[in-house]
Amino acid sequence: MGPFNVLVVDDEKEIRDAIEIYLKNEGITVIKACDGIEALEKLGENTVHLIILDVMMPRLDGISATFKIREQKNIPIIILSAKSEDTDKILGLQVGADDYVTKPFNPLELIARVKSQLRRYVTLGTYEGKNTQINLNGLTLDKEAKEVAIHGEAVKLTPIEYKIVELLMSHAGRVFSISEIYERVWKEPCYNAENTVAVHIRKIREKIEIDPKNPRYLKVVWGIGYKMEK
Amino acid sequence: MGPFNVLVVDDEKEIRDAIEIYLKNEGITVIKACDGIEALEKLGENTVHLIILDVMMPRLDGISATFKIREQKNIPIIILSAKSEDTDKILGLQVGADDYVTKPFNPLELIARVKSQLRRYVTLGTYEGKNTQINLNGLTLDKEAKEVAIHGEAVKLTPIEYKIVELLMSHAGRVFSISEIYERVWKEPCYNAENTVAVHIRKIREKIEIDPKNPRYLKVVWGIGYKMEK
DNA sequence: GTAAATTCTTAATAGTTTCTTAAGAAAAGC
DNA sequence: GCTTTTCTTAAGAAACTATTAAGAATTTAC
Repeated sequence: MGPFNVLVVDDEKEIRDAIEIYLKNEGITVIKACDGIEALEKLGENTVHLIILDVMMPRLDGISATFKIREQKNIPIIILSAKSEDTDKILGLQVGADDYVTKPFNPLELIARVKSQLRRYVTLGTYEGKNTQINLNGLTLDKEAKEVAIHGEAVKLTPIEYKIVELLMSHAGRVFSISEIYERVWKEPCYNAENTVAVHIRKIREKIEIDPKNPRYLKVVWGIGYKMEK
Repeated sequence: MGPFNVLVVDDEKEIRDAIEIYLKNEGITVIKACDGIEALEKLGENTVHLIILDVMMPRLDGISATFKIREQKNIPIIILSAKSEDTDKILGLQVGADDYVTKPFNPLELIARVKSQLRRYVTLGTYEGKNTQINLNGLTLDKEAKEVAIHGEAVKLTPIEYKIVELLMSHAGRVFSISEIYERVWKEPCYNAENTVAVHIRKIREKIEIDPKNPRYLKVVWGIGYKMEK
């Protein structure tokens, strides 16, 4: 497995250090943070491939942090918690964590889970942040700069418009139903919001298409949804 | 989340059935197997998106089965085990499992973990191991793009037409009765709707066959139903 | 606090699909 | 060869889906 950076977030120094020792032993680079706020900062500064996150922390707890991280990135998150009640596990996983380990934990088990998540990550070949740019027949997207351009000319998109375009361009060719687009962009269930999406599609077409009535990029798949042409 | 098929492998009928009830409640289709050998068979026959695998089973145990599955496919595997010792967990994860739940388990926690794995699976947009494309003598189907093409030339199908073609092409060679086609596409009992299906078959032939009167792909099996030629 | 920009709602229109009906053709059984 | 059953085909009505515009409500920026 390649060189990986793991962000370890826990308010207890002993735990951070213990985990670091085991991870280093596996050739994994460790970045450390004391709470959720610091974790988000470190995330912005570094390339991180996996996060180990304690639930009980001052300032910003693990569950809330998971939620915030998921809004931006899709890297594996393993939640650490002293509580072993089922409800916590479910909450953690529902909020978007990929795995859950209860304290006290066997370090070897934690390492095994980390490696399992990283293996999956590598196999699927999607190092988040790596393919940060996409180009589809002259329509380009830069995920870091959050910029879209058509034949080099920047297109000014609103935040929602950008998110829709990023979703569709990141999975070019795949069809997304209107409710799926809504759920993935707004992050809430789609209830009677179909037309809302339609209006945004219209606006996007107006900006990225030469002839919005005969779209070349953002196509409709009748009765199913929309897709970005490969 | 889209329609998923989960393979549940356990030698105890009560456990298989219990898991089935909860998964069905989430709209997930369940395929069941009693041991590792049967699991491998079912895997060959069906499109499976996730496997729940018991460790202690006759013939072929869960750990060995995981190893064999990983040689072929990269779909998520959740291991179920009565033993909760750390060594087993580590062994399971190292061998390639994605998660591990110990018996007795809270069904809701298991479901949450299943959904978590499936979400990840979908988010990454790479149904690894899932045959997202099919090619039958020049007739091709792309499940992600919801596109059908004949010798590379795209065919414009309506949603229902597409679903029928996907059903038949996904099980090429197998004959489907008209009522089975109706039930699997419309997802409701077939009551006096036989002719409806026939009309759609006609339309499909018009679009995918060179000579609709002498169909090469979509053949009738007299008195039984229709099939897609292998 | 105001102005600007963004987002959402409503509703009318245009366009497509789906279903129903019904009649003709092909296959199977006797 | 005749009858019955099953399959094919056509055409129009009904139902549904997508597009579009305009304005109201909300959020954001200064």
